[in-house]
Amino acid sequence: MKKYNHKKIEKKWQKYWEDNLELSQAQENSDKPKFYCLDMFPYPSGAGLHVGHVENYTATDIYSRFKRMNDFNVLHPIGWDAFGLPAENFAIKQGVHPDKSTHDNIKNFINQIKSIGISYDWSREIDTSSPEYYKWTQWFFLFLYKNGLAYKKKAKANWCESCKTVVANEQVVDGKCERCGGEIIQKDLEQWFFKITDFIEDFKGENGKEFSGLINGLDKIDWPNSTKISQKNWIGKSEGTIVSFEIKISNEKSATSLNVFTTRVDTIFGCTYVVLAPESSVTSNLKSVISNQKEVDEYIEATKKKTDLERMENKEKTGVEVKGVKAINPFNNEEVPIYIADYVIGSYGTGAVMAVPAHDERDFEFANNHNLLKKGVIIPSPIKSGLLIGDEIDNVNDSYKHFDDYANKKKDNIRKGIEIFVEDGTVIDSGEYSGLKSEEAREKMTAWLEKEGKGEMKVNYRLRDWLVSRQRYWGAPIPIIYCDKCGEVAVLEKDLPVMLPTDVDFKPTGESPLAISKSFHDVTCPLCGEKARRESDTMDTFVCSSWYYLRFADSQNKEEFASRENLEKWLPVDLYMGGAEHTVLHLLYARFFTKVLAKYGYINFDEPFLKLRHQGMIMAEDGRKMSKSLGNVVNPDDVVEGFGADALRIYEMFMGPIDEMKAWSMQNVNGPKNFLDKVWKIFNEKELIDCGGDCKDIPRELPVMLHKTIKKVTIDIESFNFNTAISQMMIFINEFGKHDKLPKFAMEKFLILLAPFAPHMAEEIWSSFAEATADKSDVEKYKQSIFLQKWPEFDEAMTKDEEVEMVVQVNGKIRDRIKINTEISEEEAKKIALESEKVKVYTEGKEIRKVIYVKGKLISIVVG
RNA sequence: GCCGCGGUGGUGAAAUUGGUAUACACGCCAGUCUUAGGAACUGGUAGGUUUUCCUGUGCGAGUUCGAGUCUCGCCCGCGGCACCA
Repeated sequence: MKKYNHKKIEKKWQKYWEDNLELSQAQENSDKPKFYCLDMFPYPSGAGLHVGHVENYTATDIYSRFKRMNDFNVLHPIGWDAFGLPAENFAIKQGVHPDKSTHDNIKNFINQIKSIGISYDWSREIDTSSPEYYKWTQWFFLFLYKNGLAYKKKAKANWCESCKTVVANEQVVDGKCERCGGEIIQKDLEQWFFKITDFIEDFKGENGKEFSGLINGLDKIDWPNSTKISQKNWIGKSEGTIVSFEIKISNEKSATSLNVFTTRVDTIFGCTYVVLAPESSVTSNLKSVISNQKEVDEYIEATKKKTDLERMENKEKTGVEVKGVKAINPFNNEEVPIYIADYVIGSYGTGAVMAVPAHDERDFEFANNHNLLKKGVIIPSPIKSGLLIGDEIDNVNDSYKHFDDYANKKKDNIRKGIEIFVEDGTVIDSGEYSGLKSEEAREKMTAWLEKEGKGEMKVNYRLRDWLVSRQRYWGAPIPIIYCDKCGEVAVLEKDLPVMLPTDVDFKPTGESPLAISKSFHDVTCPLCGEKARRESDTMDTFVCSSWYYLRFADSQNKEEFASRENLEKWLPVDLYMGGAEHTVLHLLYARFFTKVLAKYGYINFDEPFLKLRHQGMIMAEDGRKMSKSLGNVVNPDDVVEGFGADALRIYEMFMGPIDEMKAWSMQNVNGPKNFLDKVWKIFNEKELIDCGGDCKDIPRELPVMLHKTIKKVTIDIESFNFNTAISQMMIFINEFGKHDKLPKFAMEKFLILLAPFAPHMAEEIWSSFAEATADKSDVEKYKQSIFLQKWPEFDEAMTKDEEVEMVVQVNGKIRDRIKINTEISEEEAKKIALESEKVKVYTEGKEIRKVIYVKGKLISIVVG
């Protein structure tokens, strides 16, 4: 027998597939239903393909091949997320232009992907760093801009005073510039934003159609629950109340007031002070009346120097009182002091909060540091985790009475602010609201505020607009021109793409590298023709990846990002797979882009990815993350070399559930390798007999095994349980390997099942049938690729064994196992069980109370 | 801290509505073949008892004829978010 030479055979079929592209291409004209199966396109890093890529691409490759064999017109494309910081950093370090290093890396990725037999439609390959692609990224920018969804606004950035430039967060060390050691401050700078916050809630399209927003859309798509929850948390919707506190200046009520946002208005009678964020404009409006202006200013200045990161890291809650003014609680007219503290975030809510130290951990901490009053107004509701409070105790079991003292003490501690209580409960010491449950109190208090004109219900979101401008070279230039006369002007569509200049020094000076290129920077205004300058920032790479799945529908189109016809034909994506690290950013941005297009009538769906799955991370053999510095990285090339591509594919699928984290084991690769060797051996050594339709000579277990296997493999691929599909194929081979003569039809069907997992070996064996077959009419069939075969169907009746083992339990313990015919009646089964000698030992002389029968599985006898 | 996911042999892991726990594979042990190494093949492989049972799915309760699976309370590990009022 010739040994399976994986190197030679895999090369052979990879060449065959390249010569026969129609096997993997989506068909332009077809009556078959479409299926769009997409992988998150990779960033072509210098490190090459990672085993995690292999896991992702193999899973969807199996699925795509399976779908094609089930008569779907499958679109399974690939491309390159080529812009990005790493290429630029590599360029700076090695002096190689990012364009060159990126394209070298892409070549390497292509070779590696082809070496594991992934059936991509290469005719639709895209590269986000090519002008043909980023022309449309720029078009999207203009599209958003024209619809008021892209805008420029001042935003905080790290500014180095001596370099006169912005630096990235990573370039700030201990509040100083990494390069010059100069002081870094937070400075408001003009930045570009996309208005993603417009699409949080459901919206109407221009044509009047209703679409789901970023929150509700999640309910109608098949995504991992954890991913949906992450997105919801990121959006961070919270419903609360805005309360207006009047400001009292040196004992006079003033016309000014300040608004706070709270989700716990039920605690407002416990408010003992109010806190403003340092960014708040309230203090600047009160300048003339603040008696400690200098102290306040110093605190604000000190805050400005801190980065957001430092502000959060600071564990001590600092702040200063704004003296000379007081805030008046609208509910009880109490005057409370006003503080300014950096634990309050300026950009969220109103940038001011009412502090209730008895019921909020942060306020509690701050109050302790500054010796402020604490006043508890919420106590645990009567029964909570066995803790009983107040009058109710008398109505409950006497044995609980000893809790009384404890409960009263707790209640007292909360009231005095000695103990903090942050949950909902019952309101006390709050005038007419006392005795209400937190939730009722919130409703009634908010209603009162609205009636008095002193507040309102308000929904706030954590999600901010998306800051898309980057002061970097290796990205798509933002297509905007600044003219002294006309101001901000959009580049005309006919002038797209705004080419990324190749002649600039891409090394970072802190400023946008593009600003240095005169040929790029100096232009004439498209409106008035006067001298003007280009925007020199580039776009965040996430912008490129927010729409690439649309481009695949029509990747060569020169007139549009994709034709409506092709979008309609292929979108939305039916199955999307990629790493869980993209649960928030990429997936949220892509959904945003889809919703914008839906709103303006370009597409008629509002969710881009109907079904999403993540592959679990593959760890190194030592259980740690694979990393260059630890030297524990497994290179897929080495595995292909040593074991073969098919063995690598099956190993990665056999490791465990696709979405779980798993550790690599070089030793365990032997399993799939042995399995494939066994398959090869059986097809080469055993006699395959053509037994026509009835196959009378063949023991029934063989066709039963075949049908069981077809069923299991089919269902398991459909549900992404590749590991158990493979173990079923192993069981099949173990069983068939015991016989010398094997029915050819069964082995052929098995080979078709195996083909998506081990495409090279399957093609090789399939093609070998062409010579071996006795029936000359079959020769043509075997000369074709196995992937043109139809996926086998199973006969449910043939998946059932004739005899099964029935378990007999007595009082829940197994006492006998009896072989029975599957089809016998319940009466017969019970009779057989009760007559068993082993069972009689336990039932003799006892009353049989109950006999439970589970068809084909077990009898449970209950005796007294 | 909050949210999510998980905990089953020496290892990776299986297990429809609750219904035979440990399928499949790795590793290990023994045997066959071989000059030998390796490969291949056959058998064994949860623990305790020894030929018949008992105990076993992180820990402790509960529901049930029956719990890895359901309920409650803990412990541990991993991932994400983290001063969002």
